[in-house]
Order: sequence, then C-alpha cells, then structure tokens
Amino acid sequence: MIKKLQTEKELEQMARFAKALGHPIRLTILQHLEKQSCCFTGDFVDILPVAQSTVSQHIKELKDAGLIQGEINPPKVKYCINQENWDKAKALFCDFFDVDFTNSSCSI
Amino acid sequence: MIKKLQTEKELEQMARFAKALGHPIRLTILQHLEKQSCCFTGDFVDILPVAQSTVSQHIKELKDAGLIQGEINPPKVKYCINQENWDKAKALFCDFFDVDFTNSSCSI
DNA sequence: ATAATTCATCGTATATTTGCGATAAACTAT
DNA sequence: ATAGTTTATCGCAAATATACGATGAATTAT
Repeated sequence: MIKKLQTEKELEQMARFAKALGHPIRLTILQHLEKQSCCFTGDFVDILPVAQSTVSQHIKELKDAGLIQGEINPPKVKYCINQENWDKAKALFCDFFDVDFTNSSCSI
Repeated sequence: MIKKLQTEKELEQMARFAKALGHPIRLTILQHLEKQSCCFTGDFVDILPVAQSTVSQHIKELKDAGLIQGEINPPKVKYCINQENWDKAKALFCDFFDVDFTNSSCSI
C-alpha cells in the first residue's frame, strides 16, 4: 500500500476535526450518536456531569466542525452524526495513520 | 464486526491525542516524521512558517502527548514518532471510527 | 392566557493556547 | 577562551476554550 500524502488543505480540515474530537465530553456525545442513531440534547445532559449550557456549547462546536447535525423537533432538537463529514473525517484519520479503511465494516 | 465500546479512560486518552492532533503545524510535523523516520527541530523550522520558539513549543506538546520522542544529539535534537503510543492512538481512532485496522498495512 | 418543557445564547470569569522575541543552556569548532 | 550552532525556556500579549447561571425563544400542555 502506498502512503497517500495529505495536502495542506486536507491537513487543515483534519486539524479542525481533531480539535473537535479533543475533549472527552465531545467524544462521549459522538460515541452515543454512533451507538444509537440520534439523541436529543437532554439525553446528553442526563449523562454528562456538566451544566446544560455547557453541553449545548459542546454540541455547537461539534456542529460547527460539521461532525453532527441537528433537526428541530419542538420542543426538542434531535442530533445525528453528519454522515458525509464523518466519512470524510474517517478517511483523513485513516490516511494519516496509514490504515486501509476501504474494506472496513460498514455500519449500515 | 462488533463495535467495541470505549471506556471513559480510553476516551480521555483519545481526547488527549486528538487535542495534540488539533493543529495544522503539529499535523505537518507528524506527517514528516511518518515519511522520513526522524527529523531535527531545525528541519521543521525550515519548513514551517512560524518562529523557532513556536515550533519548539508545538514539538513540546506532541512530546507531552506522547506522540513523539526526542533524542539529544548535540547540539541537535533528533525527533521520532513514539511508536508505542502512535499505535495506541491508531487503535483508539480506528475503534472510534469503527474501522478494522488489524489487517492494515504495516509500515515496517 | 398561563405554565411547563426544551434548548440556545448571553454575559462573565477563569484557564489554556498560540505566537513572538529575548535569553539561557549545551555543546562544537576555532 | 571565544565564538558559533542548535534548541528549550521565559515573559509577555492576544486569542480561544471551558464552564456556569441567567435569560430568552419556541413550542406544548393545561
């Protein structure tokens, strides 16, 4: 397998993803979304040991990084993984770590 | 393939790694170390568009995160990937993204 | 209409990150 | 000894991140 070099743009995109992944609370949120398709903000507030406003802020950062997306479902908001960017992130990290992900298991 | 859930400790370790990866300069440094076994600090200073002290600081962060290690080679310092922790990071990210890395290409 | 629920945003405080120039430390070469 | 090379660290400034309580916005239930 030939290691594919990442361009500067790709490294910047990956850094943005990595930064978003760089906090335990945000990783926990993502892990829950990976397990069970979608969650409401309140679900995370129940689990996480921080205030509701703090959870909301972490959600916002994941949303800004493009890793999740929200769907308003009054009075709740349902969050899901943004599959397109999630796959992009997966590809960037796999490239970076020199992992062949083309044959990896598909979650569908 | 069954998705392996990551423990809180693992998520914290992964967050520390991700945080270290969350800057383009640090990704560039790591990519260079991946390509060519080892580098001196000066090699990075030549490439990167920031001051020497800034490069040194980014190197320190990668070292603190355990992703690289330095070997004093007076008056220079030679840096290499810390393979043990690199593999640990690779495993954590692959688990997180649900990628099967057990059969991935080995760089040796 | 009023109250309750859910969530984002604001304002604030504190901590961390980022970047720089200047300086110090360690060693080599002259 | 003196000067040069390489790198880390210090001190500083500015920006960003983290966390909280309070408040506001949107909607549902009474």
